[in-house]
Amino acid sequence: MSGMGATKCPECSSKRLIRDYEKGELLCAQCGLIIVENIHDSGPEWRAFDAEQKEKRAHSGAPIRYMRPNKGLVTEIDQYNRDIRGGKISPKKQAQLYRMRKWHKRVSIATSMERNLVIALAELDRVASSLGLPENIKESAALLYRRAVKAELIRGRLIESVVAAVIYAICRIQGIPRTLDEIAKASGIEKKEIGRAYRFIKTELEVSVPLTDPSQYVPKFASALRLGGQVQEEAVKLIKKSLKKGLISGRGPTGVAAAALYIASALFGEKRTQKEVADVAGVTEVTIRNRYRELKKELGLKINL
DNA sequence: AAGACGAAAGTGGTTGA
DNA sequence: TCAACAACTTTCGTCTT
Repeated sequence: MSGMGATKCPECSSKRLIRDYEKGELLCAQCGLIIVENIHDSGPEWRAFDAEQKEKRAHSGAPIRYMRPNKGLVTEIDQYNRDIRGGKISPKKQAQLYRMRKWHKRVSIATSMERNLVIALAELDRVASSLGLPENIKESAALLYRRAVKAELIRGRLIESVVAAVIYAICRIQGIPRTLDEIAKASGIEKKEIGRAYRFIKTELEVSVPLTDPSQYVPKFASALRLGGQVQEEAVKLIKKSLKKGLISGRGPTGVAAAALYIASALFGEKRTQKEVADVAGVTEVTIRNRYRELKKELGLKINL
């Protein structure tokens, strides 16, 4: 992924690239992808500028000159009803100008939405594939993303973080959970950022996401540890039981799944160490021990490791 | 020597005034 | 906006196998 000196679009491979010196951008004439050129530091980072994105967090240091708010409209048809020399314009002309402005605005909003979608859907596809997610997940995620765009929730946010957030939400809804860590790794966006976008979308679009059942992680972890079906079943049973006892709430689902697997593996003589389990589950041994202790006490397990 | 255990202090996010 | 809080991590000393 290179920004500088690109000769073709990384997305659609078109060689028709347009340079916009004023903004310091290089963009693809084919799909509208913007390959950021010449922007301060931090290597492989794409970013879409469109007319909407006025306020952007200062990434580092001094304010950036590249983004001039609303360039197209303001510079071409300004708000003062004067001609070039500063003379007044007739009311008739004024009305015409007003309509022009109105349409200009509508059109540029429409196109910026399209561009946004093109970029976002490509990104969605990339991330979803690298996470090995099925087609229907992509579809649902794309749908949710469209809703987010329509509701104008993308403002001031990286497209990529919204895409990641949408994927995260859909995975949970569909019961194919991916941890924030996994998605962060696949998308190259920080966990924190994704979480923020996720929460925002969730409340703004009133999407209800069920809390993750730890047993959904069991098959994944188990296969990473090469544990058999018996062990998995036992682990799921343990989780079900502790769910009933209400001692899962507030606990991280991965930690619970890990502890259940740890116990189950020992039960069936296929013992894995705490460290092994901890590594595949993405938690620490301490967490496993804590969950393990809770399960053991509350379920009255008498088995020693 | 490796694994398990648990105490204590630190971290980042949520919540409620 | 700030402080309290819970879950989890890091680190470390000790015990067990």
